Amino acid sequence: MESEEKALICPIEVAMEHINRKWVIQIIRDMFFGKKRFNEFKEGKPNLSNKVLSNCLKEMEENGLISRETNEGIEYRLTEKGLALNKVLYELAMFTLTTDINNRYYDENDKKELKKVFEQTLL
Amino acid sequence: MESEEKALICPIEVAMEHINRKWVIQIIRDMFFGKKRFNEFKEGKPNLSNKVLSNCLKEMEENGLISRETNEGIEYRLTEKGLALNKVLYELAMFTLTTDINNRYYDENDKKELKKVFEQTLL
DNA sequence: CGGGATCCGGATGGATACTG
DNA sequence: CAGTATCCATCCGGATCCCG
Repeated sequence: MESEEKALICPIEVAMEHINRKWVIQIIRDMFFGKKRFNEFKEGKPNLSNKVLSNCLKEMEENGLISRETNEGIEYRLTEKGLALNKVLYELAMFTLTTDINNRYYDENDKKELKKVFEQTLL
Repeated sequence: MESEEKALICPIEVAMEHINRKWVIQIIRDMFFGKKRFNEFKEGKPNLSNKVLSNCLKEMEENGLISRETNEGIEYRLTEKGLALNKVLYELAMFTLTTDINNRYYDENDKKELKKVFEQTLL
């Protein structure tokens, strides 16, 4: 008797469907660093238009990563599911820091500093 | 005296620029599972056309994630940098498995199995 | 087997202006 | 402040055919 093949969806793909869209990861990171409001997310992202940000936040809410609450205006916060991305973000940062062996992006001091910051913020 | 602000690129963004293109992560995963050849990468991806795969592999090579070698045909393999993505992939999988609390994608048994597989393959 | 060349369509992103 | 409403550009994926 042949064993039945169960065609399982790859969990890596499922995860990527949550974060694959442009800006999503940066917004999540911003939220880990305390940002909550629409206009805060636009800071430092000159190419992020209102429409794109709006759509992005909507999709993130549909995917259960963030919640939208009214509190002296609108506030976004990470859900449990969104918070569970902390380790993904951490490993993304570590990937860059450990593979930048020629100090193309950072000198050794910056790397140390950045590691500390991401450890404290994400772990 | 004011402290000079050094505008560092966020390492999370740098990492995302490597992997946020469609198919990249799935190809990397395939390579961790032993696939090496053009046509192997197409298996199970009916929507992946030759052109897109070709471009994708090219970009991954430019980004230093994979190398292209001739060995009874063409073989692709992960570089040190590509291999360093193992923890990112692992955390992506764990994210899905641990946040699927309603067993929408997997039952408890599948989760156990998948965790074992990814641990053994990626760590 | 490992692609390249072309063509096409839809999704996505971005700029700008406006609104409750 | 937190978006909508348009409009536009383009990128990108995908299909198909072809090639050494």
